[in-house]
Amino acid sequence: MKSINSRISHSLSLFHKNRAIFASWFSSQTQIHKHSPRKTFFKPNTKDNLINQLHNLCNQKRLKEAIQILNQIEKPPASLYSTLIQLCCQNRALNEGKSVHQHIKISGFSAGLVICNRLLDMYAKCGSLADAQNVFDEMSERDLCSWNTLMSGYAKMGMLKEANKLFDEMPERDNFSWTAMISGYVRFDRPKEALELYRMKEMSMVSKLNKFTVSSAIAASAAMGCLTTGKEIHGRITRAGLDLDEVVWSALMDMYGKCGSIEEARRVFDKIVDRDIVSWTAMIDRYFEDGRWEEGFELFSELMKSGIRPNEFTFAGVLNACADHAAEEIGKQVHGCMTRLGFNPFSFAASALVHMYSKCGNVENAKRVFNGMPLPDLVSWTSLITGYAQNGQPEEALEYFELLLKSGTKPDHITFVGVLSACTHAGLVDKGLEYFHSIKDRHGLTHTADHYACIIDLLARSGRFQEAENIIVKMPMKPDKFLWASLLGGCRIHGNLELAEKAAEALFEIEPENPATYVTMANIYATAGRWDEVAKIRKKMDDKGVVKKPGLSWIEVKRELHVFLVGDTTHPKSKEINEFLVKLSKRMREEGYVPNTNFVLHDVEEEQKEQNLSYHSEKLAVAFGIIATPPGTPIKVFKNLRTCVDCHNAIKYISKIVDRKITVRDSNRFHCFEDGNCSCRDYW
DNA sequence: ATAGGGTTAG
Repeated sequence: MKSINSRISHSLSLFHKNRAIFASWFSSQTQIHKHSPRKTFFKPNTKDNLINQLHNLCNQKRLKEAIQILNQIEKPPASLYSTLIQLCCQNRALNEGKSVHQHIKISGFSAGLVICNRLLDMYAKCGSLADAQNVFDEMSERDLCSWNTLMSGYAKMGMLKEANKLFDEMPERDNFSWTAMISGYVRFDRPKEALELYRMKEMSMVSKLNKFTVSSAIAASAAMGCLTTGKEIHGRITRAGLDLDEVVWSALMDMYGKCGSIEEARRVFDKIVDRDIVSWTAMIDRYFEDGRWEEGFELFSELMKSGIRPNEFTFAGVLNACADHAAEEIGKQVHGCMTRLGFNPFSFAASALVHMYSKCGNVENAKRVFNGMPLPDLVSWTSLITGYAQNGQPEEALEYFELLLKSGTKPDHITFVGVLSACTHAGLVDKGLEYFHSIKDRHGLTHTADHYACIIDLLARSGRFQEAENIIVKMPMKPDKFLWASLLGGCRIHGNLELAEKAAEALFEIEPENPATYVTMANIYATAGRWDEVAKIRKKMDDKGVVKKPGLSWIEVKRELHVFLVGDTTHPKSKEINEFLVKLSKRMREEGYVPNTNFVLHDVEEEQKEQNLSYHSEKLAVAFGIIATPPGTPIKVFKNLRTCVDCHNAIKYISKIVDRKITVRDSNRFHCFEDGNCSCRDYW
């Protein structure tokens, strides 16, 4: 959730404006009329009839049923095979693709070059390169396209060595071959080799500048952060008269967005003659990446008004921005729009939906979308597992992880970050250790720095410092800031001053500008009564000009966003909120709540020196939520920093007194308060 | 028919 921390600030006020733009656009969308099913008379299942049915199913993308029909036809025409394979390819439906391939083999159909190339492409796109290789090996004749397809499939999976070998072995090379290889290098973070290859191509081929190749070369310069090379290529593009092409411009825009300025990128965008959906998507994503999400959303709604049809890439980008900012309402509207446009539940846009709902604290919807996916991909599994872990349902997270294993999908290193954090949130230390070891022993993956950070988090939180230190000493890479921060957090909980100093020292070295370390250290010293050290830390902060980030909480009520700062009195309902808090505070004390007035100790890393705890931003937002909504309505509050100990305690009482479900998403995780308890079990 | 834009965590 790094983005919330770094990005939220001023843009919140613009949210409302966007909301209005959205509302007008969404209401102007008309429902696509559903065709009523044509009345059909009973017809015998002749071959022609079956083929017709099959065509219809293909048009409706009903793949599974189509395969069933296919199995009833002995010798279908070649065009049907071709259509089916293409459909499997588009939907990344490997098993269905295999069925079609099997059918081809059994029916004795001798597949020509085109069908074989289609099969190759299907297997490559589905990531099953072993199958692709088999098809390739069995082909009696191969053309350049067969070579290219296989090669670009190896390259796309990051098997650059194998791709390069094919590239060397190829009888001849064309623009496709070069571009596939160059973009492979770019994709897998080897831009230097990409550029070298590009220069080689320029020397070895006397041909016109190709728009795809040149785009890959631009992407390589962007990845190297080398604006000079990029500008040089830009110049040559202009001279070659390629400067009206949307493909080239997309790449240029991307480059200027990444290593130039977003304004430069926008200038390029505005110059594109035929802006296609890729250009729009790239520009929108640049805004989001730059943290200028209000402009991103604005451009998105402009796109919607333009009549150009967004695709999965567009949706994925927008949904991700919604996820980052917990903009569930917008996310829902985008979801609705996807449904209206008939989006494909196989695609990665569906996984972006799962992610968005998870991040907005709506795991129910995340699960619903997930269940609607015929073949959930790894990203969806991981998003759902992580969603459960962060939402205080670690058991479900682990349950889904076991289901994932049963489904035959292979987890990756990110999945394990989710699994380990589920164990952390549930306090399942030994189970977590077991999973940690299984990463290497059972799944044959390498431990990443993140895995180490997770396991240190797990051990340190439960006070098992000796084991944590043993692991740190033995780990094969240098501990990173996340690991040290986890260790420091554990030290704070258990008051381990000695180890805390060690962790803080490492953190001051790695990121001296991060206020969190200073504040946590000050808290630890304060707990130990070392006020002299507290003062030293303060001075150190002043000297280095490190400033605490202001705490900020917000809540959506009736599709309007209300933002609160600490001690905020600018809200129109401020008077009511404060009166309500006073009343509430009396009830809370009656129930046994004791305010934690020692702010140095408990104000974890946020807000200014605020004496009066009842004015912390999350309390204001919660109080406003309660008075602004009917009794019983669940309250959902978002905060840009970690929630403070006192507020956490207070909200527990509040949830009981007002009998409401209160969810607080802080920068780390979700807290679901209900009937006096929090789902985090005081673990955060 | 193979080539530009996308997602998951700490």
